[in-house]
Amino acid sequence: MNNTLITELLLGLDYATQLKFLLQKPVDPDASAAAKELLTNVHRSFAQTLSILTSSHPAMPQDQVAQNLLISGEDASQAASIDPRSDDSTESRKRSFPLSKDRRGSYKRRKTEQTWAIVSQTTEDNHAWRKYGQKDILNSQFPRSYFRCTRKFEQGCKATKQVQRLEENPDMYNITYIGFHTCKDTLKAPQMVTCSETWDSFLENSHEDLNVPNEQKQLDPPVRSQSPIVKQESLSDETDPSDLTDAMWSELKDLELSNDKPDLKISSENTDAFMYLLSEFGHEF
DNA sequence: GCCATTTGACCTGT
DNA sequence: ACAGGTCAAATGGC
Repeated sequence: MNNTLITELLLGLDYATQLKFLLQKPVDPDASAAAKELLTNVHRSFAQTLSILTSSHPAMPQDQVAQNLLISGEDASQAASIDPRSDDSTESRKRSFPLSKDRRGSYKRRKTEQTWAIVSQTTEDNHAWRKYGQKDILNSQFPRSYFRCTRKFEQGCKATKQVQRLEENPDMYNITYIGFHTCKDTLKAPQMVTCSETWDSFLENSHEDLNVPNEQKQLDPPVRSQSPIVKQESLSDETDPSDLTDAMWSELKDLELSNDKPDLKISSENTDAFMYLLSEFGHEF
């Protein structure tokens, strides 16, 4: 990612952060006007970012560009390939207990949950995840890992995510989120960018010092040194899209990207996911 | 001992 | 039938 892009994203993040704090204050006319302006800036910044993405990747098809920030209400499962891998019946370790005893209960595979995918340098976000599975994917050299929210059983949170390294760039992760968090469990990112930190100082350090996910050790052999992840079970200042005032919300729904790439606009039907992304990944860039 | 991860089995959608 | 998603016993780390 080039510096212009990062700068633009950081700018957008800055606006979003200011907006977040503004919305936490009691309503007053001045704050409302400022929020409006900040919202415009956030919109402009993300539009500019996408514009840069599309212009700097002329060979990249639109849908591929969109995959960097893909929001979808449909099933995100990938199409099956024609080339079937030879079935490996080499089961070196067999279960010690009888197979007939191992009848698992039936379960419903979610199909209608809203999904969206991002490509990120880190798998870390401000939520606690628990890995529940890993699969080798056809024609992919990297396995796909499956995570669920740690609060799934405590609070019935349905959020899950799938993480897979990119074939073309193993340092990057393709992360597919399925369903929104309904729990109140967030983690404080170790290197959260705050308003007090200048973008310049962040830019100088960001490329090597981005927080290393605690899941990384589960995916593939680690390539970087681990930094400690401090789990914080409750964080009171989580930005919940539902916290937005109705006026702001309806205004947000009217927003469309102003560039000339209609395929990339974030439609009102995806605003929920868009705002969710803002709240989830604002600290990441 | 508790909790998270690993991993083969099982289940579902196509 | 197959690929991918989920389950849950085994395992390991603290």
